[in-house]
Amino acid sequence: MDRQKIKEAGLKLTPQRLAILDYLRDNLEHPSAEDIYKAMLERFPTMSLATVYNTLETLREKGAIQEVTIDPQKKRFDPNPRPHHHLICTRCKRVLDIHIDYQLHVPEAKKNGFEIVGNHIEFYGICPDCRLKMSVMQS
Amino acid sequence: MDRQKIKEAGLKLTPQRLAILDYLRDNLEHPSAEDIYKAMLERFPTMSLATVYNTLETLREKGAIQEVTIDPQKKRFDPNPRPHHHLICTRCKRVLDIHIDYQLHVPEAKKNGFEIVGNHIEFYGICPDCRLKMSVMQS
DNA sequence: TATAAAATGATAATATTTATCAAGTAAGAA
DNA sequence: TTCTTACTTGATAAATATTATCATTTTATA
Repeated sequence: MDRQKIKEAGLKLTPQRLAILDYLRDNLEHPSAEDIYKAMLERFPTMSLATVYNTLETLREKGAIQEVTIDPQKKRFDPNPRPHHHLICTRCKRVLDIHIDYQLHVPEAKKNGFEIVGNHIEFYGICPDCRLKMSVMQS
Repeated sequence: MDRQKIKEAGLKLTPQRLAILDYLRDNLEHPSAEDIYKAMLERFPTMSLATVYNTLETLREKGAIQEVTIDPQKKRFDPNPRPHHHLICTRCKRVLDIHIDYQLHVPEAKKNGFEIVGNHIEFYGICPDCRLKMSVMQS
């Protein structure tokens, strides 16, 4: 399936691209380039960080993955290119997908002349792990 | 009003803080630290970039302004600390505020154990200026 | 004023991302 | 299968953004 994604995007099939897509597939962590690079090094000791960045940018450009602007420190990547929303732990920065179709109507008067083509909702909260840690610290 | 904001935050009143708050007030551009720094230099040639970062971080920490994670390249700052949404031009990265109170209910089953405390909606679109430029280019 | 705590400014250090380019590789042509 | 070319990789330099350090200066208060 990864092979197809790459071919469909009109890109050459390389082991690096396959490895990155394989790592991203079913990955719910929304990893950063650095995260991906580290994971790659384990099974692919020669891969360059530049290749990770190149690959991610190329895949994003072709619509095969999505870049999520959620972490002020760094870009993070989402293997799911379809529009969806995110649930973010404000403490540990964990990001989970939320698939709900909200109908968000913006009155013409508030559009400021924009032609609106999409939206993205960030829900902020504290994840179960952090809730636990916080309650432990208090006691 | 800026003086009060600073005092309320328990901070010392400095010309630098006043100048930054003054610049941010009524600023709808959601400027970056660099933007603010450049603007400061004009009326305040000795101000350091470090001071801009320090001030912004301090003000954010105290809840006087908001950091918006919208631009993958850099942090941007919003003088309005109250929750609201944003309208982003995907072409020129211009950001406008949208004040609409949406009731976004997340079913318990989709919360993944998170305790949700807030949300932020990004609306994507093309601003009037860019629409114009694009139509000119086509013709 | 004098003093202590806090803030500024200069600059170094770090982190993240992009650019450059020689060498290697994939994919289609012959 | 081999050749050829365009694309890709990997190494590294460069650029950009942010944070840290710390001596000096300034603010707020006594």
